[in-house]
Order: sequence, then C-alpha cells, then structure tokens
Amino acid sequence: MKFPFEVSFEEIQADLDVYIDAIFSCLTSEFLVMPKGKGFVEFAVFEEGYECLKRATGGFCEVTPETLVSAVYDTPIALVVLRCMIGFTPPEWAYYASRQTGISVTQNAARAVDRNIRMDPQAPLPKPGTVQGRRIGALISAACHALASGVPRQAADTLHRLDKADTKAGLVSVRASANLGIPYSVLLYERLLGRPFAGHRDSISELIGNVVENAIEAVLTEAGISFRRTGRAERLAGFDQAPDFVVPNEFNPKVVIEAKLTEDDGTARDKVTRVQHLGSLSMDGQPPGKPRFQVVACIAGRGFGVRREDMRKLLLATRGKVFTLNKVPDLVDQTLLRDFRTVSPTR
DNA sequence: CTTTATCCACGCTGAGGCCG
DNA sequence: CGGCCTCAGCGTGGATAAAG
Repeated sequence: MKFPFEVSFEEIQADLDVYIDAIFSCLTSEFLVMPKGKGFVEFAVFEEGYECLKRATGGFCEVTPETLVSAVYDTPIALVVLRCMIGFTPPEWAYYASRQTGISVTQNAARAVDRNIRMDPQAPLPKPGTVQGRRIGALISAACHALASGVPRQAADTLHRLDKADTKAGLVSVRASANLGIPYSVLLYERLLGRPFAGHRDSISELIGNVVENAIEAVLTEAGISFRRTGRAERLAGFDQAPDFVVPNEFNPKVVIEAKLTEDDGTARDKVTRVQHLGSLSMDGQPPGKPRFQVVACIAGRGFGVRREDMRKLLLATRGKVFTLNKVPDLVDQTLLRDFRTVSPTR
C-alpha cells in the first residue's frame, strides 16, 4: 500500500479516499497503556500509609487531630490516604480547611504539599511550627471533622460528597469498611461515579501529549537537523499560533510540524483546524502550489480515526504529509526535512 | 537563594447551537 | 430527530514571574 507522503499531491487529490484509508489503517490507539509519570504512587507505598493511619488511630477508633498528625509525620503518604478517605481534591481540601479552622490554606499550598509527598514519600514534612506545618495541621483537623460528621440530610436530587460507602455514617462506616471490607458492587459503583484512573490520567495528560513530539524530536536529532521545538504558551514571530516544531528556525521556516495524539474526536477536530490554518498561512502571498513552507502533521490515537471528513481536510492542508506515530521514522526522507539532514542514515 | 502565585496547555466531559 | 461542532469547565503539571 502507498502512503500519502510517498506520492505527489496530484495523485492524492485524484484518489483521496484510498489515502484516507491508508492513514486509518495504521492509526492505533494506545489508551490501554499509560506512563506512570514522576509522581506515581505504588500500591505498596500507599498501603504503608494506610496501615500507619490505621495503627495510629487504633483501627479508626481514635480519630483525632493528634493521632492523625502523628501518623502523617511518621509516614507522610498517610496524608494522601486521608485525602482519599474524604475524597477531596487538594484545592477542595484547602478551601474546606480554611473555612473549618480559620487558618489560611491556599489551593497552591495544598497542591504542593500533596504533590511533594507523592514525588518523594520518604522526605520529611515541614515541621508543625512552620507555616507549611500549620497548614498541614489545618488540613488534618478539617479531615478529622469531615470524617466524624457523616452526611447531613440531603434533598433527594442532591448528592453529598461524603455520601460514600466508607464515610456516609461518619466513623462508624469508616470502621466497618476497614474491618469488613467493601463489597465489589460498591467498588464498581464508585468507578461509575469517578471513571477508572481519572486522577492518574489527569496527572499524566501532558506526558501523553508528548509521546508524538518526543518521537519527532528523536528522529530530527538523529538526522542532525536544526529545529526549534516550541514550549507551552510560546509565541513565534510570524505565527499567530505556534506550531510544535519549526525547521530550521522560526525566522526562516521551511518545514513546520504539528504533532498531536488524541483519543478523543473533539480534540482531533480542533487540531485539524490548527493544521488547516498553518496550511493557509503557508500560502499567504504565494503563487498557487508553491507554499512558503511545508506543513507536516504527525498524529496518533484513535481520535483521528473517527471521521473521514477530518482526515480529508488534513491530507489536503498538508498536501499529503500526514504521518502516524509508527511512520515517524519515514518523516525525514519523505519531506523537505531531507534537505536539512547533516547525518546520513545509519543503514 | 527558595518559596509562592499566576498562567497556560493537556485530555476529557457535558451543554447547547446548528444543520440536513 | 440525530449527527456534527463549538465552547467552557474540570484537575493536573510545568514554566515563569513575584515575593520572601
């Protein structure tokens, strides 16, 4: 099978559907495998925090700020376990703690505390006397209050955040959950309310996005090609929206590369629009068929495989230079990038 | 120098508008 | 009416600026 980047633009236009199928055929979805990322908490570490919490409170019988603080300072990850018990995000916990204790805990402070512990569970926490230490104390006191209070009466069409199997009846339900376990159906119901791995997926969303960009960078580096990789929120002169790569540099763009991985067709549509925009930018004030620079798209994920119309647009905007992740190795030889190669192929 | 705050981009969701 | 599309919102991490 011929791929669109191997043939002339005329051939693509004459047989567009064939080339759409060619791209579709090698678009694979990688959603089954996720990177762990730097702040990943292994179960063994998490469990250690849980057991420490359970021990310090005598099996959740004595849940007081004092017993919780001693557990958290002994095994910092216990703070993350505590957060899972109440089921708040760090910013939510910060707000709740500020209201509850009168001690100012900013969203960023709570996020930093939580993340620092996850990044290095062995690192000692800021001492209780320090500003950070007082904030940790406030968070713990607030959690203590939340765990003890249970769910107040609610209107039928509302759902209280503490209305979870382990916290709906205060410490009684906490102890029951710890001692008897929680039924499978309850686990499944919690999954329904919070999709599996949601927190982790959020935390690694940027790593996912970088998969394609890293692959491109590796290929460019190996060929010894000068390139400019743009960072987030970076502005490039001459572009109202910065593409991911410019070769050789933004002052004299000859090849621009837009890279995107998406498992979601909504996101894919947005990116197609971006590439189309780059395509029209390359034609500004140029004679027909003679773009100022070559626009290349590198895509991955099943999001791009949803609608043929989007792929058609993408092929036209790039004049056929659409590469899926597994075709990135062909990137240099099948585009104008070959003119910038300074290291010959090692084959 | 370190810590904190601000801003941005990521993927995903859901609401609402438009079109045939 | 369903399909398509745009938009705004979420929580996250990282870059950068500001404050200590």
